[in-house]
Amino acid sequence: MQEQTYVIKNQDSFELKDIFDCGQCFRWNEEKDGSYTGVFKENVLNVKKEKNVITFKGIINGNIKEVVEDYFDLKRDYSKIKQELSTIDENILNSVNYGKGIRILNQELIETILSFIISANNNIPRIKSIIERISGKYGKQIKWNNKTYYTFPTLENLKKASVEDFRNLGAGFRDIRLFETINMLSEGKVNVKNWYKEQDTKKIREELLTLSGVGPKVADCILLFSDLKRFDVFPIDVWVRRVMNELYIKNPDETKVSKKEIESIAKEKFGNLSGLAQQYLFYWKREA
DNA sequence: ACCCAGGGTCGTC
DNA sequence: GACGACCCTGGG
Repeated sequence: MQEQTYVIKNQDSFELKDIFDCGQCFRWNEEKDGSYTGVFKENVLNVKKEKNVITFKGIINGNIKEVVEDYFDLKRDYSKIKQELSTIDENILNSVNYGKGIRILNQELIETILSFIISANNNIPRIKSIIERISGKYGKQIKWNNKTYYTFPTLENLKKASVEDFRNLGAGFRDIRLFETINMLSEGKVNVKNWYKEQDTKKIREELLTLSGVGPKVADCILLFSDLKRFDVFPIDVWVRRVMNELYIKNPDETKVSKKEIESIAKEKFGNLSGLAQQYLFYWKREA
């Protein structure tokens, strides 16, 4: 395949660091020149921003404009969303100002499911390296600029991996969870295609929870960060618990803050924009 | 050297 | 519903 280029100007809500370092994705890396290169689906893409000009360049399976618009969620009006969130209170206003360049990517569903199973009780550098090794062994090779990249493997190829293979790739105790979920997905124990037609987020969530290694937090991340794109979820992890306690609950013993309490505050304050609010708050608290 | 925490989930009580 | 265990890695 040949290299393609696509340039856009004056795109609102588009800062490379905010998008790629806000914790939603694991396969993007910063280059020496400040641009980022990543692999998604069967694409290798480099994104560079200079002043108000964004240049996308890479090996793309399809039309680069369409691929970029879809993946970066370019048709959504983030300015409007941020404006709406900013009126809620001072805290969310501050977090939105901090992460004003965030966009939530439309990531491939299977990759998102397996990536967030790996994320459980894990840190981001290690999550990235595990995914990289799995892709290197079972993904498809793409060469570009004398470098070799590997796509996230298809279910078909992942079925070749045993529990022990995942352990050897550094997945740790998540090995069996990956193995079982891959089997469940490829045997059609859950019908993934129906999820895109389903209006009720809760129904998809229930099915996600039947997968091995998918609990409430991972399910919400999948709903928010995959191309299912549900904003009416609120993934609660250590950082969100921390920031919600600090801003709203103010319990001296943070570990005693119940999930229900956090959920009800989120729903009441952020409603159907909860997922986005969570992401701004998470990024703000974790970085600052 | 030692301890701790990291985008939690699972099995057991 | 609460509680501990869980693989591994980087940082204090």
